[in-house]
Amino acid sequence: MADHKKRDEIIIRKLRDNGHKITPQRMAIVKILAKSLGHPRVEDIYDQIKKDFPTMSLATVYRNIVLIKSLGEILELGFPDGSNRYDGNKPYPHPHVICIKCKKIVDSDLDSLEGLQKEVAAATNFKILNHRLDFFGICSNCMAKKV
Amino acid sequence: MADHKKRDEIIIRKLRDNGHKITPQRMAIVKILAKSLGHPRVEDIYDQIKKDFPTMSLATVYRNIVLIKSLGEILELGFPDGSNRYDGNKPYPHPHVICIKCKKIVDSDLDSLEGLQKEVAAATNFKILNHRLDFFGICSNCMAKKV
DNA sequence: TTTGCTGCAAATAGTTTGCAGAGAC
DNA sequence: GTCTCTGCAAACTATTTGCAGCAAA
Repeated sequence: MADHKKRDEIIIRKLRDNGHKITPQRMAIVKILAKSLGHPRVEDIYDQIKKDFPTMSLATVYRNIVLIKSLGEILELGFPDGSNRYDGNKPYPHPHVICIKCKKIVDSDLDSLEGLQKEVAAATNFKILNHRLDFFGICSNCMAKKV
Repeated sequence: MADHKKRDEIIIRKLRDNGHKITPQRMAIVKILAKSLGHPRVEDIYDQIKKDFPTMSLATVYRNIVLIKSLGEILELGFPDGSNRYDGNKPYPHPHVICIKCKKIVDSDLDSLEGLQKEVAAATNFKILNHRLDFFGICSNCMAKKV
């Protein structure tokens, strides 16, 4: 499917609908997030855009991420070491598989947590709204290298 | 079971075995982490110990957490907003249920992720070592308040 | 023309580090 | 007595904010 080819349009529309202006910088950020299969860091986004906009500011990246996040169009993955990675391609909760060597982050297709979620809700009396599931391991690439 | 009553002893022993000295400050930190059912923040630990050790330093809390974490005896739960919570009672991965209102964190008993883990490993060719699963929602207490 | 957006630089907050003295063993 | 640990303060890093000029609509 070509879903992620339209992700940028969806996000842009949502921005417009909420009264936000579409600047070239903002557009560039959205485009990178929309096809963010690699789950980029803020710095990655910044570096990539700086090629086209040498005056680009990190603050602008941060501000736009906050904005788009508030519209629910990106998923933020924060880690204990303080690093953040972003997924604007699938902004809803889904499992990630993370290589602890090369830091690659891959999406996992199993979206069958609903059963678990109900179980947890029943056991704890919580109204569950959301979840996050990460698997940590070593990717086949890094296994082969075996430094 | 009274497992968590012995958690502090287990951690202390592990520290000793690895050649670390047991100072009163370190002991106090371990004791709090060992029965950390509330999943305290660094500040919580600091504040609590400061009552008995007025000269206690935040840096000491941080240094000891790093140390004990390196021995695998506490689980660190980092969140996108940069906050960290610690679980020294069950230092192995297990699901948490988190109230987004009062920030309470409750352990969940379902430890049946093994199946999922195998599934993910097969699909991605990763060697899965670890995982993290959080459910976010509203606890019954906060539901009742309904501000 | 009117807002909101950007870039810069300074501010902020959480965590880490250097160092000298204190204390566990 | 040795060597690690602690407390303090300074350093550090990632992120946020104030402000003046710029630009989208």
